[in-house]
Amino acid sequence: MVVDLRKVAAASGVSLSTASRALSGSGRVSAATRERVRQVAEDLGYRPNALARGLRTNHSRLIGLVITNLVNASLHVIAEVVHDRLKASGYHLVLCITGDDAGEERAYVETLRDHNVDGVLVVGSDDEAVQSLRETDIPAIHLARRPRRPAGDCVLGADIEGAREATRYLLGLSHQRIAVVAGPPAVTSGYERLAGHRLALDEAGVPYRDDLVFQGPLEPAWGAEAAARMLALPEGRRPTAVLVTNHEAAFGLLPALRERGVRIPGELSVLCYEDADMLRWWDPGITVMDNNAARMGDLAVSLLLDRIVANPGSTGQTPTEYRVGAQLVIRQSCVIAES
Amino acid sequence: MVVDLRKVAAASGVSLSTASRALSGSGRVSAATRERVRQVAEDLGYRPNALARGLRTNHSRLIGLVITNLVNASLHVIAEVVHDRLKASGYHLVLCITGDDAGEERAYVETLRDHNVDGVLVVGSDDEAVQSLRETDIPAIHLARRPRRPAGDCVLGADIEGAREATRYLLGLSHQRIAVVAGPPAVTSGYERLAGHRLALDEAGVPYRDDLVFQGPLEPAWGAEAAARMLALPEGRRPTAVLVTNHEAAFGLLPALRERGVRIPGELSVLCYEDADMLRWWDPGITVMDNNAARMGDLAVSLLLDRIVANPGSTGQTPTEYRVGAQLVIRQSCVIAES
DNA sequence: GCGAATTGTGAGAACGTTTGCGCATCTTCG
DNA sequence: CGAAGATGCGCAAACGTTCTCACAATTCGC
Repeated sequence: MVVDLRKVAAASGVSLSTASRALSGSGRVSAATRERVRQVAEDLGYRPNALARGLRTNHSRLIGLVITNLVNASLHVIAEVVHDRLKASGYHLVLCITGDDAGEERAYVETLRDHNVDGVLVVGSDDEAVQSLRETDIPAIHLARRPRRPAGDCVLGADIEGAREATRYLLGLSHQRIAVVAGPPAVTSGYERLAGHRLALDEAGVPYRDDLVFQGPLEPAWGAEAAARMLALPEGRRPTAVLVTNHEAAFGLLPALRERGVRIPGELSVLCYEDADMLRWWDPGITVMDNNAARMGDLAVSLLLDRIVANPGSTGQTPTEYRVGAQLVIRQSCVIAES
Repeated sequence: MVVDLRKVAAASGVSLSTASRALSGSGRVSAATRERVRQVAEDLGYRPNALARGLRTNHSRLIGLVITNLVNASLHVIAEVVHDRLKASGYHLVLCITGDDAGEERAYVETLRDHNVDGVLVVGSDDEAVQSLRETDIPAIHLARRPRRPAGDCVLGADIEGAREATRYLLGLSHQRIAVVAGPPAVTSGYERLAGHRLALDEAGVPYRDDLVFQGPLEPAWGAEAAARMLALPEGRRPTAVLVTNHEAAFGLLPALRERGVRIPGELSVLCYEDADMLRWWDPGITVMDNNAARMGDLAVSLLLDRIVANPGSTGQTPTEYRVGAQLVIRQSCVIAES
């Protein structure tokens, strides 16, 4: 037995419209009736129908989160932070996992539109998908990845600066031959982290060597492969340190190194971009450049909510780009190179 | 510029209702008009408004997932599986993270009702929360945890049987003193895993010793604490194996053991209930009793969808309880006890 | 104490669908 | 060939809100 506004109105001896005004708080109602209606509504356990309200007002208090997956450590942190922040503002989260499939991403964005979501957060890269958002004036924020043609502000990691600082740290420990396990150049964060690394090398006047850069898909398997390859280098050209540009690759690299009996940090210093539970608990604890995923999620929600409440017609402006700084967390996996 | 059904109807020179019927497929429309309307709808990029449809038909094609958190490894696996299965059936997921707070849980269930979700999956334990679901005939399935008074079928792990088998395995390796890091008795899975352990001991005629049972909150901190306490036992009463009843506790226990220089499995065999990335990559690889979280999520979705399409008035029957079997995954952390 | 401004309330239209009902038109068969 | 059934279509009501408008009742200014 579901009680609607009409019943509340009837029970408080008032018209439908006054009942609505009394509860919504907007519009002119006498204090007395307002209180009475409120009381009746509570007694009857009235709950406004979100669909009807959404249909009328054109906003659903739902926010779509389009995300590639949930298993990746940074991503479920982001999902949880986003959820919590939205909840605090009275919004709810519709979760859309795309598996990095552009088709899925597009389909999801359409469905979210169908459901009249008030805004969308996108962790993904497909360009076409977000295009339809621009058209409909649904505010969108890009998170962690930047499409070539964004539909809204982008919240990204300060990847260049972070990788630069990471490499500086290793250089400061007298490492000269630093390997890099890097992502494919297509993904901006992968490209930028490598660029930052190179920048630091250039500053220090240390030569950039192609044979120390292992560029491939950032998955455990590739991390393991990279480990094998760098150990196969001849004695004098083998790296004394390695910068792994994401934690998935590290998940493969570290066990591979251990299997081969490589001592960390004695024989090889390891620094990983992005933190993860496993890196903290590894033996030895892995020094990381934390990309602050939680802060990125937080900022993205703030921007989205601003856009929603503030100016509905604000799309079309060139979106601004925010960079959340990374942070070096020193553990035990990096040590001064033996000269 | 959003195009609604009226525009489609006008453009195809047909009334609103025929347009609706043509697209929905139900009702009598001539093949010719149907095709024409379909074509026009596609050309115009018509997308039905989910809110309006939901308001009319009373179903939203949204499913609520009420879950305690996402950080726990089993849980984000469940979330992802559930999402994928629902997507395949044309449903979308509204994610509600409760942080194990009964109040939040209740609030969420109410909000989901407001949004006319077609069903709810609950990973949580609050009894009152789900009560309101019974009243409204919204199908609900409980997942991983069983409340005292469930609102629908429960999909649980076969915890007694799993723990029994795990302990049997350790007994088979000639361990006589097996420690258990167990959860609080209030949570059924915690209680049952301990019970299964005890069952196996009884079968084998091995005495159950209170001082080997470390019951507390299943968090890393408690795992570490348990490690400290079991090592503090006098020589002859120290365990030769330990059964950790969830992976969170293991995250604390394992580093604590390593810090103290305990060799695994030489000095202590370790078996953990529930699998996790970190346990696979630990050195040595930790033997686990995998609770098959993914299969639980899968089953729960199947049951929920059945309930939705089949019989709307089927609540009120005593809910049935499904048990998904656990599976022993042998790695390197358990070895025959020295006698 | 009278017109003007202010305040409280209700009637009713919208939001975009789905669907029951009735009316034509077309087939079918004795 | 006429009645009965099938078929294709449109009208209009409903789903549960919000919100504009109009009207009555009250207060205010001079």
